[in-house]
Formats: sequence, C-alpha cells, structure tokens
Amino acid sequence: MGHGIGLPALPSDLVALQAVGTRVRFTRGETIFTEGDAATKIYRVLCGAVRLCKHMPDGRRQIVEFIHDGDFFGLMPVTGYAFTAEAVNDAVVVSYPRPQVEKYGEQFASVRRRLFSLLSDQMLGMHSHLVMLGRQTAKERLAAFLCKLVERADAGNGDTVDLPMTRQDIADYLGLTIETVCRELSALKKAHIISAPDLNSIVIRNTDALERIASCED
Amino acid sequence: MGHGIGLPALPSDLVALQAVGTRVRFTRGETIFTEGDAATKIYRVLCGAVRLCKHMPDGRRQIVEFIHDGDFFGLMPVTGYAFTAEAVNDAVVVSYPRPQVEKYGEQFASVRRRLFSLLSDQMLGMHSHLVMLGRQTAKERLAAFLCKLVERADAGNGDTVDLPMTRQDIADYLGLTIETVCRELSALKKAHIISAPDLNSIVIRNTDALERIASCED
DNA sequence: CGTCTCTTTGAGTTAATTCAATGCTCGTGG
DNA sequence: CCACGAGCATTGAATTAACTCAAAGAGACG
Repeated sequence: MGHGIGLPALPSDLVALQAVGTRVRFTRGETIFTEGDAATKIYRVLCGAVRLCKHMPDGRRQIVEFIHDGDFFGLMPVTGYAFTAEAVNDAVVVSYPRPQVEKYGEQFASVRRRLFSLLSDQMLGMHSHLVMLGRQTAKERLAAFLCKLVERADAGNGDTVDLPMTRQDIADYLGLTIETVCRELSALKKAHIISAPDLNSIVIRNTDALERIASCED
Repeated sequence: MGHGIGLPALPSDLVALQAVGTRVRFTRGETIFTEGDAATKIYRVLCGAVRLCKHMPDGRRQIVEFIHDGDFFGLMPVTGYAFTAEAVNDAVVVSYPRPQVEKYGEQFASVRRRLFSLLSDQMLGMHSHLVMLGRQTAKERLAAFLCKLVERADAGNGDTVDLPMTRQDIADYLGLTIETVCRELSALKKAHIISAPDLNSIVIRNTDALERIASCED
C-alpha cells in the first residue's frame, strides 16, 4: 500500500515536462503565489501539502482545495491565478513554465488529453465540495472530508492517516468554524469511529460508519 | 443593449460545429440528461435557461450552475455526466455529438483553445460559488446572485432583469431555504435596492448598494 | 370559481456561531 | 533541566442566523 520510497513519478504522458521543471522548497505557511499574479507557471507537489485559498476583503477565508503529493495545481489556462497557493507544511514543489507546457500541448495529443483529464478531475472534486458546502451538515462535511483522506491514503480500519493541515485549515475548507470542527471531531472519537493519537494524524476505527455519515443516506 | 433579435451566434472558433448540431425543445422542468448518463453529447442553450443539479439520496438538491442563452454545458471530457441537467423554463438547446467535437478539437488548435477557455470560465464561476456557499451570509449570497444576473444582462439602475427560475431554484443554488430567499428578497425591496414587478423579473434600483453587499467589504 | 402551485410572512426551534476560559506541545532561554 | 511563552486545540455557555412548521396570499389555468 501507499507509494514507494521515492518521489511520485510524473504520469507517463507528461514525462516530456521533466526536462523543464524547477524544484522549489517552501516552509509551513509560505505563499507560493497570490491570487491575481501572472499565471506564468504550472505546479506539482512533490512532498508536503499545499492549500488553494480565496481571501475575502474582511479576512474571511475559503480553502478551495488541498493539494497532496503528486498532484498538480495552477493548471487553469488563464491570465492570472484564481486563488492564492500556500504551503500547509514544509513542502517541495516543481514548477513548469506555462509556455513550455503549452508548446508540448500543441505538439502531443497525449499531453492535451492528460491536461484535460486533470482539469476535469478538479472539476469533479469541486462539484462534491459545492454540494458539501451548500447542503451538508457539519457532521456530514467532516465525515466526507475524512473519507476523502482515507480513500486517498488507501487506508482501512486500524490504519493511521496523515493530517497535515491545522483545525483552522479544515474549518476554512469545510465552511465552518474551528470550534465546530473540534466538537465534531470529538463526537466522532466518542462514537469510536476515529481516534487521534496526535494533532497531525487520525486512526480510522469504523470506515463504514464514516462513509454512512458522509453519504447522507439516513 | 442585450443580444439582437436572432439566436445567439456560435463563437467564430466553433462555427465548424454548426453542421453537426441537433436542435431540441424541452419544457419547463423536463430532464435533459441525468447524472451518470453516458456523456455522448455536449450542449448549448439557444433560449430559455437550464439548471445543473446534484441530487442527494435523501432528496436534498444543490444547483451547481444556471446555464443561460448562448452558454455551453456538459463539456467535461468524462465518461458519465457529473450532474443532472433540467430545463428551468421552456428551452431550446443544441446538442453536438462528442466524438465530432473531439475530432474538431484534434484538428484545430483554435477549437481546443476555445474549449479550454470555456472550461476555465466554468471553473472561475465555481470558485466564487464555493466562496459564496462556504463563507457568505444569506444576504450576501442573494446579493451576489442578483449581481451576477445584472452583470450578465448588462443592466443598470432602473433596468428590468429576467428571473427565469423559481425561488426554490434560487434557494437550491444558494444553499438556503426558500423562506430565507423570500425574506432576504423582501429586505432588499424594503431597502429600495430592488423591486419585483412580478415573480419572474426584478428591477434594479441601486446597483452600488447591491454590489457593496455582495462583495463583503464591511 | 375552484384548484393547484408557488410565494410570502410569522412564530418557535435549532445548528452552528461567538465569546471566553482552559489545556496541551513545543521550543527557547534562564 | 525546568520555566515560560507562543500557538493551537478543546470545551463550555450564551447568542444568533438560518431553519422548520404553519398559515395565508397571489397567480395561472381549466
């Protein structure tokens, strides 16, 4: 289970990019780019996690997506970035100059297909996020969030899942307050559905119960 | 102002599609396709309005997007549609067989660029929708929704804007209940920011005030 | 003119928030 | 080595924005 010891490999369609990538380190909380910046590069997370945020004038914040090892971000073919990207914890990312990417896109149908498919995956994710924010309760949102983490880690009952982000990050992703996130986490612990050995990991005790809550089939 | 008398024209990049389009009528409430159906076509609304919905097992509903005259939907390059599409009112849509569209995409860079750009517009819209559902109050959501309608209609103070959808549709788009939508509409009327000559139109009285509420700059 | 659907408004309830206090962990400097 | 402070996290108490339930109004249509 899990990926091997090395860094995540590029999808075979995109190996051509390898030559033009630049590796950069970011420390916890550091900004990678800001909403509105010229979108000169596309990015991929090698290790660590990144959050994509929308900041409102009065300080409210909505996290649009968390990006994990091996995932791309900043793909959207637009003038300026639509969100701010920040390192959740210490992270290494690779950046590829957009003109190069577009050149490869023009040349190779396989690259285009892959880019389209990455975009559409993002879109699918955003749809379920939208449903979550619009129509799910706090408990359901948190359960859905944890389910996604569990699924991505390919974990089952008894397994430990890494939780790189803070409670505030989770709250800003779920459209809740930090207190509500804490309370619902405590409720899940009390129900023996999860346990939390430390602040940055959880252990799944009852995957089925978690999925049942997340999927709203009451 | 507004579009002329004829039907909205295809973007010049995509005129090639004209030859392979099939025009279809749908009546108020009718389903165009259902989430999960094989995504064999892409669509464009000629007149009327369409809603893209996610239905939850227990009957809750989230509207992901409203599609208006001239706009495309069902573009995402995936196996099955990610949402259900229904006619908001009587509507005419054109459908284009996806294989044809993909063929043109392979042949013409201009078509590809246009498709990419349509997708990324949708993504931008979804980002602001996400912020709205996650972090804005009922009043702010409604104001933002109306602002978008006003902007799209290129309307200003005193102009009437068409409101094809029901209050319930608006509620399901904004992640609220129908009662809350009604109450906030009444509040905007009382504040002389809008008026509502009938159920399917509103008159903008104070664009600035509306935008001020929508943009959360308190 | 009665029926059906949609909308509006009121009254009471509740899920989630705000405000406040306390606890936990970790790193730094005395 | 321990004490202290900083930064998160957790829990409790009080508040509120939005919800539910209920009743009445307003069109549309046969």
